[in-house]
Amino acid sequence: MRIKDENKQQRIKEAMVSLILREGIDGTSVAKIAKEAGVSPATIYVYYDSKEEMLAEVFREYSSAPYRYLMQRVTPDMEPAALIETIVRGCYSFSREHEEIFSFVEQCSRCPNLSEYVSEEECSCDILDLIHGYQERGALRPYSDWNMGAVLFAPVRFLAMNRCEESPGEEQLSELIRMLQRLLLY
Amino acid sequence: MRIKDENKQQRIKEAMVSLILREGIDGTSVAKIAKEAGVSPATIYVYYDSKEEMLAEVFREYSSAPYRYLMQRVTPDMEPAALIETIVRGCYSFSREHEEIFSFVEQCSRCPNLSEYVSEEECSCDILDLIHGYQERGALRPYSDWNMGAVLFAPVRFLAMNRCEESPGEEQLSELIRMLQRLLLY
Amino acid sequence: MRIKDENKQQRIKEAMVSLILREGIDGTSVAKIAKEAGVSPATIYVYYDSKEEMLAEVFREYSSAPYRYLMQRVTPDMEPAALIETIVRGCYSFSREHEEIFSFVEQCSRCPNLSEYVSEEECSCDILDLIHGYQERGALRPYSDWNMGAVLFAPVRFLAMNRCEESPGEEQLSELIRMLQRLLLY
Amino acid sequence: MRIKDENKQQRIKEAMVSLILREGIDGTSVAKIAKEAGVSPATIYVYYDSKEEMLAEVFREYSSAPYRYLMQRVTPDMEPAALIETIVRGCYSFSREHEEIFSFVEQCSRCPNLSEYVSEEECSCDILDLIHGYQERGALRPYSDWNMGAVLFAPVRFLAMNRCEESPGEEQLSELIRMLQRLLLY
DNA sequence: CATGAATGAGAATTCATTCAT
DNA sequence: GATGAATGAATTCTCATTCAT
Repeated sequence: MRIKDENKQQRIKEAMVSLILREGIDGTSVAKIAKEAGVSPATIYVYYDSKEEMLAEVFREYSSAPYRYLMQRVTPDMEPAALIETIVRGCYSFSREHEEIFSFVEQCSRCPNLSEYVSEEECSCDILDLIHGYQERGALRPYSDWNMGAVLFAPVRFLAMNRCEESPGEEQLSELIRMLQRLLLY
Repeated sequence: MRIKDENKQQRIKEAMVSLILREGIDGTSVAKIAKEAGVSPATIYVYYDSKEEMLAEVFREYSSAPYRYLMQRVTPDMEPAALIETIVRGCYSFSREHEEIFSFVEQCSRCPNLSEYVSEEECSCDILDLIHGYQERGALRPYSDWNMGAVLFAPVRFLAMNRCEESPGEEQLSELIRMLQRLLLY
Repeated sequence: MRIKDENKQQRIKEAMVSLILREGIDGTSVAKIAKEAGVSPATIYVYYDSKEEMLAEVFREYSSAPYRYLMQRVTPDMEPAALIETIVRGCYSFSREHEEIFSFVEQCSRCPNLSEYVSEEECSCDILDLIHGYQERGALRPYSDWNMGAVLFAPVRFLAMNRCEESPGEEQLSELIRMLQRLLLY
Repeated sequence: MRIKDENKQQRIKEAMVSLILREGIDGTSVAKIAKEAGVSPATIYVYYDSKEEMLAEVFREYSSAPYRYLMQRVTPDMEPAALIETIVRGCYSFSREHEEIFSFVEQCSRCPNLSEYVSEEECSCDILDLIHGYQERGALRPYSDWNMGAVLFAPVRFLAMNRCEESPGEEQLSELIRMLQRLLLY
């Protein structure tokens, strides 16, 4: 028998995510995904039971991608100010380097049928653990997890979403970093 | 006769927004909208040229709804601290009182085909004007519009999106308000 | 608006029944039915919610057709011998004149998912009522409904099903009639 | 190795027949059969050239099963009355003991594409030969083979098909036997 | 204005079958 | 012989839209 081609599944995922960036979830059909991935529509059903399950599974997988990306850039011995900067810049550069995944996750997390498959808090738990360390030794103010997440991730994503010609990018980003440092450091 | 028309269009809009909360944009068809609104599918085309245009038009209309809601609750002579509290609480209570519109706007603003019809900055310009007033007279720190918007609206929406049993709500909200007051007041 | 075309629904039914005679239930797709009826596949779903429901509904409608056919040929004042002859010949000629419906009903009544929609006894109740009359006045032997139905309808249908060149038809039929007369008359 | 093969083919046959009882011919796919038999879809094509041929072959094999079942229960020296009783009861108990095969054969024999692979008369020839013996020595009335088959098999199958709570079963069966004895004995 | 009927195009999914191992 | 992967073709059904009234 032929061996299951991991490469093929990867291509399917990438095709899906890429299409969803360009056309949105509801503009993305199984047929289009198959064509973009260079496989038959039927092949997709070898790997996933349904379109919905495919979305959910890939969403589950990718929803923690930005946090994994961050985790590779932060260390527990960074200066607190650098930590904040790294997080904010990391969030932003993730959204540029992995535009497709960023847009995919943003869309899925707003979609009522999909959002319940994934919880933000689970995805961000590693980075929050790290932040706890800082909080415990008095290097960051002891705000709750919810609000730490809310201020560290939401505004920068907001900028990433709404970026356009008029938004200078770098300047905004530096300002936001300074704001969060003032907010979270002693 | 005039009333009846307005009524019908209103019912169509509400049906659409309500369906989109429950089933997501791509689970919402013209036929379903028509059934939910109690009209014929053809009637929808009396008011809108296409489904896409309908979505865009309603999105355009509702995207400023949270800001209009806020504008009714703030006044230029509030204490700055109260202004911040009112904005944050307003954002949150809007998301509870108008769950459907909130979810609809969140979904649309992430959808590549729709998001370009509307710009956040236009929607929020009134409230930003008001904030400018405060900034000019030194009552709020002079951060850029982009970042004022980012920190005032994004985190509270983040809480509203991810609210669940474990998130106490009121406590989180008060904490967030205190954080923003510390950040934005002198 | 356009008016619902009864003629169209009739054509759909006939197309379906005709195809099922030629190709069997599992060789009959909605697309083929639509083509044969000269309508779009989508039109079929204006009249029926699903293929299964279409089959069930038409089955329900046609399953009593042979009995209605019989009822038009018998009268309560016939001689008992003539009654038996009329029933048997009626069954047979129905199977020739309405070959499609005959085959359709035979197929559906053997299909596990469909057979439960229709009960033989309900369909045959009129003719059995008439037979009761004969039985009560001692013109036919007082066998149970089930067995009256079993011997009056099953053997002739068996002949109709298995007819071929070697089966002479008329001779068999006359013999069967004589048999049933001997069996049921005093 | 030989045993394993036979085993596998047997399991395939049983899976198919069992599925067809539950879901009907058109609800039974090669994939489902394979899963139910615990083999790969490809394996089925080791034994059969196509789905149609598989159906035809198994139909051919099983269509004579009820007659073989009967032949094991009758002997040429039975009393004629007992012969009739044995045939009728045999038909009925076959339909209960081998529900799946019974339903399978009934469905196939009504299906236009399959019925031509098998002729009833061939299947029933052994039992008809035996009946000829009785007829020649004047123990059964000399009706034609077609009608002997028609009255001996069709009514009892009709009862077996339409059996339900309201049909008492045993009582009906005894009555039917008495009827046929009166009809066929001198 | 308002509509139910009608539809071509396309949706998701399944099918019978084949291929490479 | 036996298999899981792979697929082109076909399946059922839905879609956004238009038509005739």
